[in-house]
Amino acid sequence: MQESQMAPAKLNDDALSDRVHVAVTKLIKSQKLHGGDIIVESRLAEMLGVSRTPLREALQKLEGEGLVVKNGRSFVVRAVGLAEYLQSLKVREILEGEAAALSAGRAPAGAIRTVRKNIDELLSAPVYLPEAHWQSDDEVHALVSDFCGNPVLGQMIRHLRMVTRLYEKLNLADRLVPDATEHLEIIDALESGDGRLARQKAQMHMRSLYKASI
Amino acid sequence: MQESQMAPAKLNDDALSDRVHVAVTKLIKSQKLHGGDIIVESRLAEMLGVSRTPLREALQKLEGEGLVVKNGRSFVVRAVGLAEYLQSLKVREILEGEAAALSAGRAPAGAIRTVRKNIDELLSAPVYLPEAHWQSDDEVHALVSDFCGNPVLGQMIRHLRMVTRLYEKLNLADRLVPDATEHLEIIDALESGDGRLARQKAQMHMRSLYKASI
DNA sequence: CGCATGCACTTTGTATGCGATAGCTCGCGT
DNA sequence: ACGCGAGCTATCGCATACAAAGTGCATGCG
Repeated sequence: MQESQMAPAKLNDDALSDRVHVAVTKLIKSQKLHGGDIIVESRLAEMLGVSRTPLREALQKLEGEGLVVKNGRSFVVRAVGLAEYLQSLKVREILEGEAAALSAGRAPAGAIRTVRKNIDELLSAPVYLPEAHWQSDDEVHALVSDFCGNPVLGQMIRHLRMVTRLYEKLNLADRLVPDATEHLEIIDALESGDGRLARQKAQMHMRSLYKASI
Repeated sequence: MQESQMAPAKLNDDALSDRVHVAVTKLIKSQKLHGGDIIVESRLAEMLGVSRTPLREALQKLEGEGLVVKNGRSFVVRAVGLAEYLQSLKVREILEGEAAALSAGRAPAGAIRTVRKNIDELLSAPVYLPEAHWQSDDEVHALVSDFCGNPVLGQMIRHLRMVTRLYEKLNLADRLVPDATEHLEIIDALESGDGRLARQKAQMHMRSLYKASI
């Protein structure tokens, strides 16, 4: 019966279309495809080893999610400019502030400890690793959005974070120390259970990102 | 050959797939397809007079937009329950409050007058017209979300409103007078340019909806 | 009489083929 | 030399065809 590797879970599960969807998502987030690139279906389909049909379906879904847009009759990778980036940060300031206030005292201690440890490791790493930076960022903000008790709010935040990640001109390396510092303040506040403080720290973090990009 | 009505602009323009997308969107919003319904592709495709391919593409896009979800291997119309409805209202309270504050004094006087006139007509109509109620609602909230100067914020609000509209158990008729009253208060505040007041009125409106559904 | 097994039908997933069209190149005319 | 049009090619939109998978029913056996 041996299903071969069950390990990567849904690697062959069912859904060629879905696999393509996650693959293209990764291509975009990792900027192998970057904003404004026009997507030629046949080329990308062949590159991924599938026919155009599942690729097209994945692209339609991505269009719904806002990762690609249709320009004329071809898909192009969504380009996020400075204006939209800043607007998203402003909304995140509001939403993540609220979510942080709600999450204060609710996020599990174990999760907080793990996240803090990862920040420490990131800071003491000998070389800068963008991947680790992103992951740590994800963890911190997930702490805020996943435990706020309002899944809809969490969903909004995740979507906005996706948009901000699409902004390519951000110089990530410069943000290592500020991010880590501000992240630590946020999770300290979460741990303390002080909602007001958590909101303030989360908002400060967003404003810091804002100022860093003007 | 007769392409019939060209009037509604892009009725035949290009894009069978897109037409199907808007058609299905309407079917869902008008609850001809209601939450939880499982969609059989061949049936719906035939009903719309197209083959399964453009229908599937439309459905994938709708999945990305969150109007349908995949349950197992078939699409089902997204069902919004009370919990999610209330969560959405909570987020809307935050977001529309902010947007109203930003829009105060910025929304064009002409637009405001039109909206107010439509509310008056709605109130004095001899019979209750759900369609007109929805449209007026759209107009008021568009006033808030379209002129807040932050398109990202506006987009979030539109999406949340879509979610709340998917909640089917709401008894719309009972809301006619409260909605109209609160809407008038909101646009009065917008017109006056008092951001603080506008925020307050928008938030009160959301809390009113919230309480009406507990 | 109940349960298991297999068959047929329904429905989805993917590939492929064909017609249409947009964008491009090249040549012609001014 | 520059603009414009005609033809060509690359690419898209859609339909159809086929394969796989799930489901329910019927039939036969214990």
